[in-house]
Amino acid sequence: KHALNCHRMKPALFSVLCEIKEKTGLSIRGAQEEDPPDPQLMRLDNMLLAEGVSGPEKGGGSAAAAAAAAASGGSSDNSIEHSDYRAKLTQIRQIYHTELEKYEQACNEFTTHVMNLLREQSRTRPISPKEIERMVGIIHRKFSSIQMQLKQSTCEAVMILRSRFLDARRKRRNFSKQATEILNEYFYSHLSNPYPSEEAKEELAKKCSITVSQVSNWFGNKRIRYKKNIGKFQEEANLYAAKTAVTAAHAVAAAVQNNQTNSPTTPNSGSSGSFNLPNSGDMFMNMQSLNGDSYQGSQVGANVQSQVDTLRHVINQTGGYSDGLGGNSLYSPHNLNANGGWQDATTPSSVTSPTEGPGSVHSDTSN
DNA sequence: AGCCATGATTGCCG
DNA sequence: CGGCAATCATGGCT
Repeated sequence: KHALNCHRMKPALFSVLCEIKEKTGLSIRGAQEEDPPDPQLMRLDNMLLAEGVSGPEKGGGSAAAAAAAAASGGSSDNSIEHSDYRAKLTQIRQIYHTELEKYEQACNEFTTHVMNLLREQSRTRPISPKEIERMVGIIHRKFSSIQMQLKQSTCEAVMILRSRFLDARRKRRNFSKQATEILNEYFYSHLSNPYPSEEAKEELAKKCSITVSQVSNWFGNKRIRYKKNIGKFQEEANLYAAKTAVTAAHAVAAAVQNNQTNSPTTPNSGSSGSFNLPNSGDMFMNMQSLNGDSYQGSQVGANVQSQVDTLRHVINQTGGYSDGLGGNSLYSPHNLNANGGWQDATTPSSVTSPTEGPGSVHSDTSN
């Protein structure tokens, strides 16, 4: 009877949902419950607010959002994905707002319509104000439940959007060869203590053009996987040790030349440049102690220790065998006790060699 | 298609 | 909160 098409199903939003559904394969038209209690509505409201759907409109439209994203970032595909996400989000938000407005308007219209109707009828039959109030209450409840459906659908849409665009697992890209090179270089040259500080992480992130948390992830994965299967990484370890050995050797040469005066002016080119060689004198001290088969636990360690690691590799490689690739088990994972982690190099615990024993070449460089 | 490498997430712990 | 261990999900190779 009423000329209001309030039951028409928000076509635009529905199309968006369908599009997302097609792409994700997720079912979105799940729950259509009625009369959910108030707390649920509050939850939805909070969610929409948190997602920026029902908050103050920041961007004019999808085009504006995309333009803003392009202008702000401009670098890497990440921002492109992000802008895509934001465009979709603003699209959802616009639909949500227009629909919400439409519902409110419809609700008001319908209410006045009913009121007029009742008033007209009140001329022919007596109508108590209580009855009118009751009718208005019913109407408002009905419309609020519809609003709630809208909010719910929007919530689902946003959630699906998030899971699609922001779940990075779905869009995993391997790091560039260069980036893994840098990371591996750091890892294997700090093998005794592969826990980069926050600054080091930032530095690495900058060099690799990835985020700090990605660096953290990488080191977390690398540590656990290295520890899990050391044999698999030996070749890689030797490789990167040899690579960084050049810089280490240069450093040693510099240290030898001016063994007292500092300012080594690290002659390495580019990568691995910033975090090493605080002072060359301590390195020699540690080398001596290394030959004496006992580490000294001072905190001079971490950085200098890495150089020692590198030198060990070099020594093993140059002195041990001729064939570069064929040999294995030349590298003994020092500072890595059998069941635990890296243990901070302070404890002079005996070196364990888990992979088929005898690899532990306690190389002495007393030449 | 199957397999492994790899980046990211989750849950737990100190 | 950061690290570890397990796990997920994709990339890339065969």
